[in-house]
Amino acid sequence: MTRSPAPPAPEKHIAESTVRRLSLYLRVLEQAAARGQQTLSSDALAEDGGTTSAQVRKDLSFFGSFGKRGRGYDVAELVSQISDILGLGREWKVYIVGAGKIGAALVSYRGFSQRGFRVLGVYDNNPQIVGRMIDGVGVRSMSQLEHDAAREMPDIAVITVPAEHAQTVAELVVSAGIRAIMNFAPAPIHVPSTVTVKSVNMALELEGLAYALVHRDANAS
Amino acid sequence: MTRSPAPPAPEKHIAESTVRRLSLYLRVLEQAAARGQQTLSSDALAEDGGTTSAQVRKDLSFFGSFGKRGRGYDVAELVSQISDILGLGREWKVYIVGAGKIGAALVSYRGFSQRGFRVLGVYDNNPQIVGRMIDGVGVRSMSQLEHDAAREMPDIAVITVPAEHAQTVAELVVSAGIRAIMNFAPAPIHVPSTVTVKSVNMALELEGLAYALVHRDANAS
DNA sequence: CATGTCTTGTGAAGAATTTCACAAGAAGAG
DNA sequence: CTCTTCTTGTGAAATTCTTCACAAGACATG
Repeated sequence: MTRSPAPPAPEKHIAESTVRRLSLYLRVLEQAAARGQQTLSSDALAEDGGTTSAQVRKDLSFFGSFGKRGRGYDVAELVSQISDILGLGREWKVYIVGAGKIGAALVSYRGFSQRGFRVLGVYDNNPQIVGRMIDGVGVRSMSQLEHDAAREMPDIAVITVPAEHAQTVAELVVSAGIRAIMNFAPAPIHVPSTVTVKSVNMALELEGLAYALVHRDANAS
Repeated sequence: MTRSPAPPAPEKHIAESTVRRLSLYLRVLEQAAARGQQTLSSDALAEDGGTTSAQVRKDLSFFGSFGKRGRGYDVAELVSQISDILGLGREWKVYIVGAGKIGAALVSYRGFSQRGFRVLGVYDNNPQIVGRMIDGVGVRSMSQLEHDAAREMPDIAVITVPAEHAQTVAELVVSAGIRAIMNFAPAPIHVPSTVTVKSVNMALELEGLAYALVHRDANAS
């Protein structure tokens, strides 16, 4: 296979929902590849991704035209294209801030390493646990974070501290030069607009389920 | 305070994004209440919720009219109204399926119990850990799930098993009569449309960050 | 009681996203 | 080479979601 010229950059703004779906398609494609499938149609991709074939084609069309009419998409090639689009061709350095139960669980989360996200360090304020190892990764003192970051240049910080410390920690992380934050604390954080934040709020998701249960208006998924 | 007649039921379909924001407003309101604030304007609510005042008013207007012109919203009353809307007036019984690191971390997650989500049991296949206690909750054998569910009538299952078992577990949980699933496994699950599923896919969120870093087009949050 | 300030609730406008529907390309069969 | 079958890529239409903008209500003050 010739190395593709990799044109994954539209200057148009792409909806977050589209990016999410691309991640999903990537998973479906990898599963298909594991089953030995050579090629996949937008219909098949939609089926497993929980959307429609038109949506699949539209999503991909923002970035180029990757299929063959009458045949569908070449699985291996589309995997490579979507990986490029999502920026998964390289290793991303991650700090996890907060060595509580969730922070510790995330250190070992296979999904991260599988995708090239490497956890360099876990930070915590509690002197009792600083210095310990969690699944091969050392727990470092929060006071070291800025200093370490200057050397290691991490790309992403995962914040897993209690809600009341989330904002302080976010500011620390931003002033350490980190430009992307994944926030697990159940509190919104405010950062300069040059920093990208994604929040994962588990209580909020559960509340969404409670709402659906109370107002059961047949939603599928 | 007179017990409100609780009219939190529009027959119109409400967007998921609206429900999410209601959860957020609830948090902001609780913080305001903790600070002793009596009343809050849609502007103040929007500020902390990361949205606009028009959006706040529109969101609330789907369910009724809770504010006072010129004054804003009564904090205590709006907390109670939104809680009703979201179905948080009662206790929700939760099973966690999969006693790995993430499952175990979720058992102790304060955000759940704070909102009336009570974890009745944690299920796992591994006989080595069945019978142990995790933060006061017993680990039970997966083979017991259907039987236990018939008695305990849980409302929600949180699936925290590896991706390759997610579908099987989802089917088990559905046939046990559970109608709402929160899926932490990094794999889509297919269930009948009478069952509501929310997926939290951490790798996918990280990929969204990677995309933002690669295509840095100043997004705030 | 009249006046001024503030903030809601909401139609209407605007923007964004999804779905439709079909022309056009690709491959195999005859 | 022609015909049939299949499936993409994409403008246009439809739908959904957000923002605008303003009339109307509520309170305080004099």
